[in-house]
Amino acid sequence: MRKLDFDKLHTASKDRMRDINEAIVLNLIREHQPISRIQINRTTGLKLSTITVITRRLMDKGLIIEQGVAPSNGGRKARLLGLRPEKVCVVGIDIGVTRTTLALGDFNGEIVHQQVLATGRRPLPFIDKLIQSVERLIVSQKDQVEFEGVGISATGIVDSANGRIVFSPNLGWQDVDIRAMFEKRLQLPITVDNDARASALAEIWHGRGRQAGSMHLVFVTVNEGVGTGIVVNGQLFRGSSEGAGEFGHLSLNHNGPICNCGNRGCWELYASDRATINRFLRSQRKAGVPDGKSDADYTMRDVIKLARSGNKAAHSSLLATAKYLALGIANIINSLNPEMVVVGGELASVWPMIEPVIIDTLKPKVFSRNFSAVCIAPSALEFNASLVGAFLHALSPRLSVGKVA
Amino acid sequence: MRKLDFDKLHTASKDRMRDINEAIVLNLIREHQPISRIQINRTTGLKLSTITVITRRLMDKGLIIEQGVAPSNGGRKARLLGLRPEKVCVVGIDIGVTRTTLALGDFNGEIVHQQVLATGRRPLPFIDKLIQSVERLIVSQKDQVEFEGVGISATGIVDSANGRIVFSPNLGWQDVDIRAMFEKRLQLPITVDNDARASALAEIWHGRGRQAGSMHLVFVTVNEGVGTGIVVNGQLFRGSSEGAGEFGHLSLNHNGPICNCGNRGCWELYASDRATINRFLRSQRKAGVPDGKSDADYTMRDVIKLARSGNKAAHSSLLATAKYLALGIANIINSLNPEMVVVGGELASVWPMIEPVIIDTLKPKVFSRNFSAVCIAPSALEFNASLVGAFLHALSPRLSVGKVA
DNA sequence: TTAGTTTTTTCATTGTCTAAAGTAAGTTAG
DNA sequence: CTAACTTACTTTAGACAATGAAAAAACTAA
Repeated sequence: MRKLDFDKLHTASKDRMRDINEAIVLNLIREHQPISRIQINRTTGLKLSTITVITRRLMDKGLIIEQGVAPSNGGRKARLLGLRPEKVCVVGIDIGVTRTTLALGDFNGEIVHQQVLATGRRPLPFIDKLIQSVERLIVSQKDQVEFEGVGISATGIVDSANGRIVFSPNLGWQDVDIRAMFEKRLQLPITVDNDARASALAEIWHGRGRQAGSMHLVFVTVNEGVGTGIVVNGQLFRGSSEGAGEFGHLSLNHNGPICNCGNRGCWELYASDRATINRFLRSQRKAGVPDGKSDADYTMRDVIKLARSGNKAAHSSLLATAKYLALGIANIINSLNPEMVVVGGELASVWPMIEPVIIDTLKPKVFSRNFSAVCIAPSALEFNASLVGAFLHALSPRLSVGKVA
Repeated sequence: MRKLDFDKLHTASKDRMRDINEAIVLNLIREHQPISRIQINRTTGLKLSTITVITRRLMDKGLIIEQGVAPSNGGRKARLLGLRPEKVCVVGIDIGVTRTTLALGDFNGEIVHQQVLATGRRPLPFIDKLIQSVERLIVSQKDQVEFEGVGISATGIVDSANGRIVFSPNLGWQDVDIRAMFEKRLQLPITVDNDARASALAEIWHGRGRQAGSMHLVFVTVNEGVGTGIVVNGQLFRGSSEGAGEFGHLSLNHNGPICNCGNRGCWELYASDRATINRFLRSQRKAGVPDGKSDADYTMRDVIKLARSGNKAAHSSLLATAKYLALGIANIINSLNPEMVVVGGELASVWPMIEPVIIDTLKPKVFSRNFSAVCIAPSALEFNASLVGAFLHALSPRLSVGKVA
């Protein structure tokens, strides 16, 4: 039997029909609140009598409330419906290289409350500590909100279907069955995904993609490596074995240095933060500038700070990175023709500085049709993209009937 | 309003519920015929009473018939249902560089009847002739079958949303509004797409992808250029402006020769038939082998024939192409992590010769997870992949409720 | 022939959307 | 201020597609 059949075989029944329409109405309210019943009617085509029933049900469930009225259009004023966002809450966890952020998110994907922990080197004791924090958070809020689930995003190769962190070189973790650990202690659905994919989801729902109404978006995270998350038709694309989006390991130069992936001249060897820092250090040293720091002491943030304060080596190092970044983005644009490429990571904070170089390098390398279709922008979600993505993963059963991600 | 809403806002109604289930049943019969009602029940989960009603309706419409009975399992024998494939027919047209194939296809995507025309240099008079042939075909079959539509596939950049051939360097056509021309003369839905995408669709429905039950497949056509068609989640991915899949213009070498796309060292400069032929000619000439032919006289077929008969230059030229082909396929595998990469074109006919080189070159360059997930194979549809794809485009309204492609 | 099995149909029930009619709550013209 | 009109929403009756239960059909085996 073809796998395709699983989708095709999702038969329609009365229950499913109700659930679909209810989810449509709920999400419409979520995205366009405050909104009146008549607007829902005009947008969805559902009859007003149906909407009366559905909204009543949603109010009974405590998911929505009437909040205020709209000005009259010459007759009865419309009563406006809005979410009770605190009713549906999720826990989002973003496991970064040095810091792990744990947050409470509402149905809108907004951060209600957050706390930061230092990421541990050894996964098991750290995750144990993490679960304790989540438990405390849940207990403290139990009376006021309902928890829908926990979403986790982590750097590295993540097998989201099985909820495992397969290999995360930057964390130094390998084969961690994180979902099972959480599920054993919490009676909630747990979702796990890698940070680039979570960020991509966040951008399409709440960031740049939402503003532009995008369906096809690629998120590029630049940090230790270069990772990408692909959204196609509004849905995350993970590939057949969770390996889609390894654009960071497309080769820019087949005679280039050997990457630890086995290939030569991979994009991330040229565009990662490490590459930028090393370029800076080389030119600094060449110029004979003495400094008190050892190489490992420099972070991307330092280089950016120096570039901002006029340091030539730092500045040109960032521009070189921009150029290499553009080469990889050109590959993405030619192969996937996205509406939007969103860049995240420390580098995004110097966007005005690097954007002209990116555009100039890019333009002659991509099909003009593809170039004019695409918008390249820094992340609109600051450093929270992957956290918001974790929320969205946890919310996904609510965001549409089937699955969003 | 976000575009996503268009999909999300497809509300459920009784009519839609009926159509969905009817389409599910019809397609199940199409793919697994002959099949009994009880099997449909077990596969779909629909109740037998429902299936009785749906199958009766499909029989009334003339789409299916009862054909034979299954052996008893200890009780009443199951009556088997099958398609009346000739009831739903489509016209498929594959516009190739030298030859255009026009065929009658049934609901199974099988070729019922086909004829070949020489492709004309000037588009308008040629398409006119083509339409006349289609009209003759339709008239001659009108009594026996119902025509659902006409599917057209053509090489080059095709804007399928608007039914236009934007630019086809190999045909020498530019900005041809082919759908409008057909629609003016035929009262049938017309679909247009490029050959690589049509082939990808054909492989996933009828070729390698079907055998493997694939959801994610990339088709690589090698001829004058290198084109790709991407199938994600069982659906064609066209990108935001029909520009997805230009892997042929990912650069393998940033100091390579300039491509007419503006970039340098594009994949298709190394892996296309032209590249293979030129490599052969260079080494032939270097070896001082005289020949009566001029350069332009050599075709890919000639090179292949020579390689088969032991010509060293031809043989090594093909192996070099295989190596370059692998480099591009590595990009595809790392970026999209497909279940399957299918190679079409003349080159596919020497698969046993080139496969080892492709695998050996590829393996060290891609992530091992991605490598073990992928199957690389020559097209299973011979030279008909894009024709069958054209059928499928025309059939797509029938193949599922919404859209397949 | 009879009991048991498997497959299919019939028919009453259920539940959701819809259509039509009514109600609520405003505006506007005189 | 009131009658006529508009707009927003609710109620009620009706339509219809899937379902569940029961019956029928068709076969096997003993």
